[in-house]
Amino acid sequence: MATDSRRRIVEAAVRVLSSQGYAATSVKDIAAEAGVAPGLVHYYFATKEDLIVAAVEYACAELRPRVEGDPIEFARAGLEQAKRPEQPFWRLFTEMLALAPRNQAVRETLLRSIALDRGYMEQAIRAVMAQWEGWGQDEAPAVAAVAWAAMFGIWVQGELDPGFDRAAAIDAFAKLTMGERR
Amino acid sequence: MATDSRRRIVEAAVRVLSSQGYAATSVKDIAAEAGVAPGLVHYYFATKEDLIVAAVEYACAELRPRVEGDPIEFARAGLEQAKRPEQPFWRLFTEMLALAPRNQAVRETLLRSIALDRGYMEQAIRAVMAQWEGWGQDEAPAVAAVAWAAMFGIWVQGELDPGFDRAAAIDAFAKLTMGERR
Amino acid sequence: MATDSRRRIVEAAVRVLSSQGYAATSVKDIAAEAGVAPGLVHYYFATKEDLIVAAVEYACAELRPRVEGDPIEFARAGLEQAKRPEQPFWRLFTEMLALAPRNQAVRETLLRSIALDRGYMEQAIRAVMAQWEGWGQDEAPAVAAVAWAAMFGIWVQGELDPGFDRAAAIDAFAKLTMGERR
Amino acid sequence: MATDSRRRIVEAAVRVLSSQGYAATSVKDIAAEAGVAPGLVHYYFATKEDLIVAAVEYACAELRPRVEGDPIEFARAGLEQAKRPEQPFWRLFTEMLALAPRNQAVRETLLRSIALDRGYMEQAIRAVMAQWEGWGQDEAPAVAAVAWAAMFGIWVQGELDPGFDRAAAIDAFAKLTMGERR
DNA sequence: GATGAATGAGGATTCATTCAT
DNA sequence: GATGAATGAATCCTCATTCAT
Repeated sequence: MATDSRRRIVEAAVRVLSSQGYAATSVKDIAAEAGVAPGLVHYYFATKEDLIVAAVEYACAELRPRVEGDPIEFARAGLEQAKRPEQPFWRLFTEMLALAPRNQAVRETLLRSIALDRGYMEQAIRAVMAQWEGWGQDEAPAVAAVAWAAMFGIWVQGELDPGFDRAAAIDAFAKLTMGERR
Repeated sequence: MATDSRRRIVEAAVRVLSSQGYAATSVKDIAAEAGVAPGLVHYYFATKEDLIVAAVEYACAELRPRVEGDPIEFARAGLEQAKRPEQPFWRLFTEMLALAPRNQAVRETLLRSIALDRGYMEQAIRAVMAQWEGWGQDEAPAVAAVAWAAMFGIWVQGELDPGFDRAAAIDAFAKLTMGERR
Repeated sequence: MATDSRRRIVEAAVRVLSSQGYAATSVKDIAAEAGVAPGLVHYYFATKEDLIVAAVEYACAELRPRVEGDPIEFARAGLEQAKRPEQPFWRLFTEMLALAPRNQAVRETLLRSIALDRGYMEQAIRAVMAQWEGWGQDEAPAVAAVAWAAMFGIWVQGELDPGFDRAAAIDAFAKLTMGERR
Repeated sequence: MATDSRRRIVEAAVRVLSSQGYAATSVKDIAAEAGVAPGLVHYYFATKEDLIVAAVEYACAELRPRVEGDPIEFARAGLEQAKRPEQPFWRLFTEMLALAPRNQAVRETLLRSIALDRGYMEQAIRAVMAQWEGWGQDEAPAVAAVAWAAMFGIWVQGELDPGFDRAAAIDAFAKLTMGERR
């Protein structure tokens, strides 16, 4: 299958990058994981960097938690999901974060993914915010940025420290933002 | 001369790693930046990994913003500082984050640094919390974790997106946590 | 082409190791002698040690003087051959002898080669021994070991000393063992 | 002590070379074994090769089994001694054998040592030979060369094969040469 | 005499990339 | 499309040697 091999390579890249990290991943590793010859990787991708970019794009399109429906309901579901340890998307995101400063395509892809997430969050925040005193809708984007920041930062702490209590941190964040306020 | 070279190598490593990233940094690069022969790096550090660990430890000891005095005052100062774009410590922290899953020493060093920061934050939070209804002091660690998460997550967004408004996000976070509440 | 390169590398290794010795032989030297790029050596052999082992095995299989036919006739032919100075197999054998204590594969390969040689010699010795008084067939292995020892030891002396008279030593050994005895 | 250090270095070189082999021995290793700084080695010996030569000379002068007295008695004692597994001199001799083709000083030192040994053996052989029919005293040097060859070759086989029966081989050799003959 | 920091050439090995099949 | 042999530059690391102290 023509494009089948291409996809297998990209998916293999996501898996290998997630588990070994960029610095320790060779094109040969990815080819082996995909079950193809090393040469075929360069048939589809001119350089290793191109492959990495494709992998990040794939991950942002396929692995990122997707949601629909009522914003607040979505927000609550997202918070619950964030308490779970297995987050393949965040795994790769962290690996790619170190690449972003020197690779525009990676940077922009990550950025688009963040923007999308913040957009979802913003909707939920606007709904909650309506009941807050002293807050205007124009502050919603900034609060969404804080929300995204908290989610990522909590994930990082949990990743570094097996003893970290993600659930407590997320609950505290939820209480800070969604709790009553006057 | 003796230990002077060693320190110059470590400091050079911090600089080069911060700007080029781990994957693109060679021992030779670091030696050149330090102004010593490549062989000398391995005189002081058995492996590249050992040097990286030393660099992370150095950065966590020397580069991390240090603070003292009144917790709340410190907190306000920290928030202001976080608005500025140049954060050498966060730079290296992000690079090392991708190494942490596969390097225990790096992971533990980063973790210690986070724990220290959260400790400072917790003091400020306890002070503020006293005036909050419906919150107990036992929730302070979780809120401190959220605060650290927000600071790091905001920095990341600013790093990826030159147009990101760090100040707005930080102000929003401050308002969320330090604003009045009843 | 495929396996052809592999063999050329092994043969080149035998040549270079024989003439330069292990300590002075680099992988690059072997690649140059084989007429291939340095990287290709590691395509076929994971480590330099693996290549050396392959070279020793090749030498033991291809370079060692092979013989067939009447044992006594073979023995006489072998003795004559040992008088000649050019002995590519012994050359490599001596080089590898220094490696054997620290490399099991080398050690076992050399050992197998010695065992084979002693086996041939033993046949000749059994035939001669039949006419000896006071000797039993069960002593044949020990005498074969002595014969192998003498052949190697004589070669070594000739190798160290250009003035050494190998022929005289070999004739003396032949007289000791194959001369009449009563 | 001035020359004390020098000797400690040479003795350390003999030990390290014997156990690690030439290729795996660095000047630093030897300095460490001798308990001196690496720089001091080059105060006494211009190059590593010079040190190796000194080590071989020392070993040939100090480690080689020395003997005196009645030739035949000496020969018997030598044969008995050769049955024992621990032969520090042969150990180093084998290591140096691989160096000899490319190092004249090593070659000549080894050669002198062999010549000395053969000289001892020759005396014993002449004594025994007097009772042999069909042998002339002028054949004594060749027989001594065979004797040396057998001793070394037997040692080599025992070194390569833990299961090798050195005693049986040496007894067989003794019977071949010192047994009755008419 | 003695130290050990410093040098830099050279070693084994890895790996992105190319290309004939 | 697909293979995998082949390339060669670059990497980490070792080590004999030098030299200021």
